[in-house]
Amino acid sequence: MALEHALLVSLTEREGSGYELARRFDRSIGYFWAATHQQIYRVLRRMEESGWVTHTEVAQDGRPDKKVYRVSKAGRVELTRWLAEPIEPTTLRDELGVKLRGASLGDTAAVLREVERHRAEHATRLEVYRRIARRDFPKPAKLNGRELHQYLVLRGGIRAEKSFVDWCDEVVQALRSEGVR
Amino acid sequence: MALEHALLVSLTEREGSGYELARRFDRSIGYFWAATHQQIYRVLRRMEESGWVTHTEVAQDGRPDKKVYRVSKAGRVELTRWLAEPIEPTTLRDELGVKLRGASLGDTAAVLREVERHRAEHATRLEVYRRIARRDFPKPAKLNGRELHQYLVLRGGIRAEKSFVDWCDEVVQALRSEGVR
DNA sequence: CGTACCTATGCAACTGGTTGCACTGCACCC
DNA sequence: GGGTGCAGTGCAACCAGTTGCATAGGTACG
Repeated sequence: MALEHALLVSLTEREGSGYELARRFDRSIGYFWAATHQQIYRVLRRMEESGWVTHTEVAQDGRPDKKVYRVSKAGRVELTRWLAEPIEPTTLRDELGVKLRGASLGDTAAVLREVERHRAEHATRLEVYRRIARRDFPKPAKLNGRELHQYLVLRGGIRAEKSFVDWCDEVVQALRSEGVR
Repeated sequence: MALEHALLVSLTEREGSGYELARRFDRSIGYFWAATHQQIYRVLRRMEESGWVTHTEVAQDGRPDKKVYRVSKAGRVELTRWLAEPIEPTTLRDELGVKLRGASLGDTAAVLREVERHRAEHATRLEVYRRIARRDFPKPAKLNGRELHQYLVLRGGIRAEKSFVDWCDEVVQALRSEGVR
């Protein structure tokens, strides 16, 4: 149940509408927990039922009204509770590994192309993350508190993407030298 | 829909019962796609409805009967089809990042302990994977075909765990030097 | 002798997340 | 004038995966 808590974190930092949260998630927390707007709207409603957040309707001109959510006392209590609670370490989950594992049962060359495609995609993400790091945290050694934590989360994203790209390179090289084209 | 195909890969290599597949998944493909026995039983039934596998009931003495599944012609066709098809690159999904991101809103020291706990868990997995690599693939440079692909999948697991452990170390160090205990 | 764990399968209920679609209105580009 | 895209919320249906439980005989340990 991390989405609830990811939203609590995000809303504690700054109140916002479902739509805005969805946009924020594309960056930042989204490196570790992606979510669609549907999911976010639904969860926000559930959170309101639980009393963790409240909303106020805000009229805008030229745009549809929005519901701005804000964390309640109970929400802050819940967030601290969750933060202190242990969670299960995650296991990797990537279809590409399954494909590679079955490569010899089909068109190995097609799997190789797929690995290259994923490599490109992850390399792009890596570049995006690195650019954000340079732009938003030019002096990482001086950070502390919330900013430091944000930076470290970004570092996690960078490390994960880097490691995936390196793995793809290893795979491509190994398949190539086996004669796959 | 990778579980179906993971099972097809596994069953193509060797026929087996749901239970056996669950055991096999604990190693090997499980590094990239974990599954519980419930999930496997259910999916096997669905796959049989689709005509991808057939089963024969096998009586055993001293143990319950088992249903041994085997891939059909249609199953092999489906597997090759899927192998040639592109899939979406995955995004990271780890609650720990969410917690870290929210650390300053609760007990940062507790989050630090949690990171250390996850570090230990992932380090253990890393050791397990490395041991398997040494035992099953002592001469990786000489591999090709299915064995090479198996090895590369394992390498992916190793890289992912290594990168996670390193990240945890970075986080622990950073939090420590900010004074968190 | 009881407890606990292994092999083996399965149902039922639930939770979490995705996909497709609908509606409104403005801004921008060709 | 038409298409695209953004801002904003939402329903309904679906798919995937988890959790708890049940059953049943076997082995191993203290």
